[in-house]
Amino acid sequence: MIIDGVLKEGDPLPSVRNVAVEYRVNPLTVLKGYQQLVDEGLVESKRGLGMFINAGTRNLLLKGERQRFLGEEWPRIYETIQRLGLTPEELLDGAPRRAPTNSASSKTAKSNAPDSDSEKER
Amino acid sequence: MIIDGVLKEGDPLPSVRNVAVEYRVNPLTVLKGYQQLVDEGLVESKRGLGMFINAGTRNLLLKGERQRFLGEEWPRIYETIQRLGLTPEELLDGAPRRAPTNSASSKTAKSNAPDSDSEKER
DNA sequence: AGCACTGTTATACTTAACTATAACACTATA
DNA sequence: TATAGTGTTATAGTTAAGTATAACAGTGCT
Repeated sequence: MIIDGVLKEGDPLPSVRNVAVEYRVNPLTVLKGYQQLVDEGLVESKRGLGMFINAGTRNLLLKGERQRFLGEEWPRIYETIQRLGLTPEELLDGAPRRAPTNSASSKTAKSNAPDSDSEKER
Repeated sequence: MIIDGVLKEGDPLPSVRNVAVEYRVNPLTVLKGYQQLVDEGLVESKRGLGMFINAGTRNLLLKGERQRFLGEEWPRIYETIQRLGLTPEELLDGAPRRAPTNSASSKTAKSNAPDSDSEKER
């Protein structure tokens, strides 16, 4: 949600108890997850108020996740694709479409540019 | 290994105890995994002899894994790729190379066509 | 002051997966 | 027949993750 810009920096994360209810999960479990974000310095916890997304978090997440994905996940995925002999066509078929044919997709927009700063440094 | 043709149909799987030692894992754990293959009808167990790969197993595996991958894994992976804004170039960079430039790759061959029957039905 | 939200801590319990050990059952082969 | 390989079963222990309950601690608003 942070990467997608649904949650912006400075915003509070959905409360521990709310998430617990929504996903039918123990509040402790949610807390533990949130604490990891605190430990990574991505989020700040304010007792009585909520947990707030730090400035710069989106870019850190983006960079970190990109690195993790390309370094750890993708190699195995690529290997699997080869092993199964899957073609680009097959892969692009079963993929969720963003826009039908499109040329300039902007209509559900407005503040549809959750970039503010950076986006090109990596 | 079955899909890759390292193990051919009719061959025995590496013995439960051997695998357990090689991967530093409890024999029971290996057995349980092997039993799943038996339950799926891919492998036959012969007490005192070993567990043998049934005929047709490679194709069943190929079909099954293709379906599972395209139906369950790939959609999430594709979504992640979009979310992270990864480009085809970035993806193809971190990927293991099969052959340098190649045009017709056959040299480490001989019985390098573990196809026998089918390969095109899906 | 009281209430309704936040995060946090403590204690004990449940569960699934895996481990450790040992024995049993079967087959081929020297 | 002995031996060294196979798969299989039984029993008990370990571990990590999640659960259940309850209470504690802080903030803002009426």
